[in-house]
This record gives sequence, structure tokens and C-alpha cells, in this order.
Amino acid sequence: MNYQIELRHFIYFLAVAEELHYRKAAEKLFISQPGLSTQIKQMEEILATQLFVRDKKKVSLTPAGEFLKKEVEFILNHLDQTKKQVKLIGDGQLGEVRIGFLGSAMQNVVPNLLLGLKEKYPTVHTTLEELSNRAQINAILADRLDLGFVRLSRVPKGLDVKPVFEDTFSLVLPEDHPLDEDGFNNINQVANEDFILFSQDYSPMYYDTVLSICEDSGFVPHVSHKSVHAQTIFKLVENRLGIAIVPTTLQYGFQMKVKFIEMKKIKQRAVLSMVWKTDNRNPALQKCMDLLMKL
Amino acid sequence: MNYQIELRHFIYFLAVAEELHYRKAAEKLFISQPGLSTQIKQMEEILATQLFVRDKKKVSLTPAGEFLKKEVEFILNHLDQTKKQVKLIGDGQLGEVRIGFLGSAMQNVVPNLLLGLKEKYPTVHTTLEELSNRAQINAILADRLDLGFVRLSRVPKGLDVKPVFEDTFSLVLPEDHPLDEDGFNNINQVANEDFILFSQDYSPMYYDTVLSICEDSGFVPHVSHKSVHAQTIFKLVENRLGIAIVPTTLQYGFQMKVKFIEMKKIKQRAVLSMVWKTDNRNPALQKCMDLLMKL
DNA sequence: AATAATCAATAAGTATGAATTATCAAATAG
DNA sequence: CTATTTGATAATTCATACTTATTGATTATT
Repeated sequence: MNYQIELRHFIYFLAVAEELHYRKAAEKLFISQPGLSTQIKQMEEILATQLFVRDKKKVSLTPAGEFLKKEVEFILNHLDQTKKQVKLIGDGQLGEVRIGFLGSAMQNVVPNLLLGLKEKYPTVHTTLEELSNRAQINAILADRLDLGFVRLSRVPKGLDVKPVFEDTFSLVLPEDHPLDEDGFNNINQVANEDFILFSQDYSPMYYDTVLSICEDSGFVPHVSHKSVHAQTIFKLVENRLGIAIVPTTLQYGFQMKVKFIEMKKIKQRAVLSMVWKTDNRNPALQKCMDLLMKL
Repeated sequence: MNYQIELRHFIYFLAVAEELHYRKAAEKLFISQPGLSTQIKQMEEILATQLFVRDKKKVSLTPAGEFLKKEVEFILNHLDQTKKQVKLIGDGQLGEVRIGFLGSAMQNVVPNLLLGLKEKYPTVHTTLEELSNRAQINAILADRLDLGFVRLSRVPKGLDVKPVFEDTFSLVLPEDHPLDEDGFNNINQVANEDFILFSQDYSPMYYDTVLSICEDSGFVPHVSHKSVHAQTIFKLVENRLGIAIVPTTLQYGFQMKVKFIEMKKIKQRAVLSMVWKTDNRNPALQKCMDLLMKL
């Protein structure tokens, strides 16, 4: 009766919480269903809290179980990371920083950071992953990521943000569009065109900012297409399906038949920020941060 | 050989890391020294990293062990905290109740509930949303809402209802209307006026009740406008576009140039009920309900 | 309505491995 | 040189996580 919680319990719990089905979860874990049942039951006894509701043919999480699921995900990820770090330190390496970034950050900030890291701390390993704003936030909260590069104004509690790069916005037009850099004065010159923008839920801050740019010029843009890939947006512009407004640095790194008109006069800026968990325990992240402060 | 790390390992490791002495650590853990030795050794094998240096009569931590010690302290503390929180959530002491309400419930019942909750269970958070009857029912069925305040006589299967507040109806007239509180006797005095009512599909029960009030006085009202907002209704009355019949408590909380005549004699009442899903498992909702029963 | 299928829980037995005791080898102290 | 202390082995015991077999409850099928 006086058992202790073990990691095994957590792993089993997570499987059931994900599958919401004992037999399937047991299969995934390569154990028998009765064994899984008793372990989960034992876990509930240890915690003196019901974690699952076994209703008519349906298994679901209680609020306590819902909470525990998030925590267990965090703990198991953190543990995984710790194991790797211990191994690296044991092998004389310093550690690993797991970095996530938006596609539009790949042009300047991230490469510079990587070069700097490689030079100053050659034993710090990095893993890189291109992820959406939201995916980065979730990964950082779950301790699957140490550092993210996002375009967000607000982040959940427990995370820190710091702007690292400000970019102007540019108008993206088909190459044969009548408007050019000299002729351009105000964005209301293209108020009647169709607009192609990054999706709202891919980058809400970008979306709001673009709308506010148009609003300042006194019109509401007609948005004909939304995308999560810069490449797609450029392709659509190229094929005259609309025009776009994107951060200026996106003009580098793509081979596209479109022209960029940088709108230096407008006050809005595309702000790239780095995000990390306030209480991140990765010592290698510190090295990383020190470097970024000097960039 | 293919063992898994378990929390037991961490607890043992921490004891040795603190005592730097196997026998003493074993004593502290109430296990035998050989058992401890093998477990630590196994741990080192799993992590493929040496954690302790056993030198002539001295046990000390390797850098990797030093790092792991900090992490294990963190993990075990975090785990302790998590266990406590899970228990609290399971006991309904911590958590969130998602409440929906009709605009007309904001005057008395809902504020009282919130005050009571805040006082008795300060750790229970609430989210509030003003929604129509139907929207609340749908949200509760879809588990986006825990508790609703509606004016309905019947609700779908699987939901429970309980009346929480009974209100008289009031006649709403323009300020300069010839009829006043003293002169008022029966609603058929205004039988020939235009009526402005809440929409039927916004609150069918309200609509039916108002019609039955008129029926009891022997006339069928001519309904000139319907609205879903009390504010709109009052504005229309103010501009002499008709008169209205609404729950009496709606006279508080709005700044309007209209006069209310409370019809105490008529038997119909505007009944506000709370609705919730019968098998809602949110423990915080239970606390909420207990409180409402006493109100 | 009867049957089959599917689910999680229970019961009983097995086997893995964490614990024990007993012992050892190495190092230090007296 | 012994006596004592250290952590590591060896052999054994025992707790318990796991297995298979089964049940009871519910749903789907005919």
C-alpha cells in the first residue's frame, strides 16, 4: 500500500492519456492491458486522486489528469534532455542548445548566432528546427526547445522575450507591375489590389501589423489568399494573384520573379524576438544568450 | 542490461551525492549498502557515464555527476510540487470554472456567485462569457463551458437545470408616456401599443411568457421590433418606437431615459436558471454549486 | 431479442530484479 | 601486523510488475 511513484507510472500514464484507450496504450507500451490497468490504478492510489474517468466505453482525463499530463510531458522531456547533457558532459562536451526559428529568421540572426557559437564555444552542440510561432512556444513550455525566434508581442507566463532584430516591411509586386520604387509614395496606391498574407494563426502579430499599416493609410485590405510559406506567397505574387507585404529581409534567400519595394517611411517594424523559459536550467543556453547580447 | 532509469535511482543518487559516503547514504535511505552500490552502478551503466569517483577512501562527484545532482534536485522538487497540485486539483481546491450568462443575469446572481467564490475558494479561477441561451447550451454540451445562466424551461438530455432567481416583469415606457405607476392597473391599458421584445430564438421562454401575460389580459400584442440586446430595446422605447416588457432587474445597470412599472400582481415570473452537464467532472464546479445552493 | 464483439477490471500464477546477508579486497590507522 | 573501515561481489530471498485466463458491463450486429 505504501508504494512510490516511479517514472514507469508516468510513461504508462502518458500513453493512456494520449490514446485514451487502455488496450491500445498497452500495445504501444508492449505490455498487457491488465498490467497497465493495475499500474494506473496504483498511480491513482498513490496520488490519492482520480486521473481518468472510465465511463461507458470511454476513457477520458479528469482536470487533475489533464494537468498531470502537461507536467509529465515536461518532466519526461526534461529528463531526456538531462540524460543527453550528462552524457555530453561526461564525454567532455559542454552541452546542447535546441533552437527553433521562423523561416524568416534564417536570413540574418540565426546564422550569425550559429557562427558565433561555433567560434566561441565549439563544444556546444546545436539542433535547429524551423517551427511556427505557436509550435515554438509549446515546445519551449514542454522543454523540447531551449530558445526560439518568433514574431510575437506577448508570450505565456514563465517565458521571457527579447527583441533581437527589427526589419522594415516591403511591398512585394509582380515584376511587370506598373508601380516601382520611384513611383511609390504611399501604400494606398495599391489599396484596391488583392492581398496575400501570412496566415493569422501562423503569425498573429504580423497579421495585425499589416492590417494596421493599411489602416494608417485609410483602407482595409482585401485579403485573397493566406499562406504559411514565404515561397508560396512569392509564387502567388509572381502569378499576379495578388500583392504582398512581408518583412524586407525575406527578399534574400529566395529565387523569385517579384520586386520588393521597401517602405521605409511607415512606422511599423517587423520585430523578431527570442524567447526562452525563464527558469531554463540548460547551462549551454547561458553561453548562447551571452553571445546574443553582444550581437 | 537494458534497464530504465527510475526515480528510485535519482533518490539514491542524491543521497550518495549529499553524503559522499555509501554506508551513511544507505543508512539514511534505510537500505543495505550493497544494494545501494549496485543501484548506483546500474545508473552509471544506463547513463553510460561515470557519476562518482571512488578513490582511496574517498567518494566524490564527477563534473557530470555534479551537473546531474543539480538537475535531480530540481526534478524531485518539481515532482513533489506536481503531486501536491494534482491532489489540490482533484479536491477542487484549484482550478477553473467557465461560466456563461445572459446579459440579464449580470445584475445580481452572477456577481454574488463570483464574490462568494473569491472569498471561499480564492484559488478557483473563473472565466466569464456573455452568451445567448442557445450558445450556452451548445458550449456546455461541447464542454467549452462548465456552468450557464439561462432563461429556459427545458434543456437537452444530459444537462441539469435549477432555478436560482425569480424576477417580476416590468413594463418599460418612454419617460413622457401618460401612464405612470399610480395610474397603472392592468396591462390591457397598453394593449393597442406597439411592443418591442427580445427575439424569440434568443430566449423562447421569455417570449412565450410575455405572450401569456398579454393573453391573460385578453389581447395579442402587436410586436413591432425584436432585439437581442436590452440596451437596444431601451433605446427604441426611449425614441417612442414602442413599449417593452422585460425582467425587472434589467432596470439597474443601464443609463436610459425610460420608466419602469413593476407588475407585481401578474403571476408570471422571469426565471433565471443555472445549467450544467450532469456528468461534468470538474471538481471546481462542485465547489461552485455548493456555494450557489446556499445563496 | 439474441448473439457477438469490445472494453476495462479482476484473479491467480510467474518471473524479473531489487533487496537482503555474507564475504572479500583494498586502504588506512593504531 | 593486526584491527577497522571502505565499497564491491556473490549467493540468496522476496517483493512486485507482469503474464494469462476470465468476468462483467456495454455496445454493435443479425
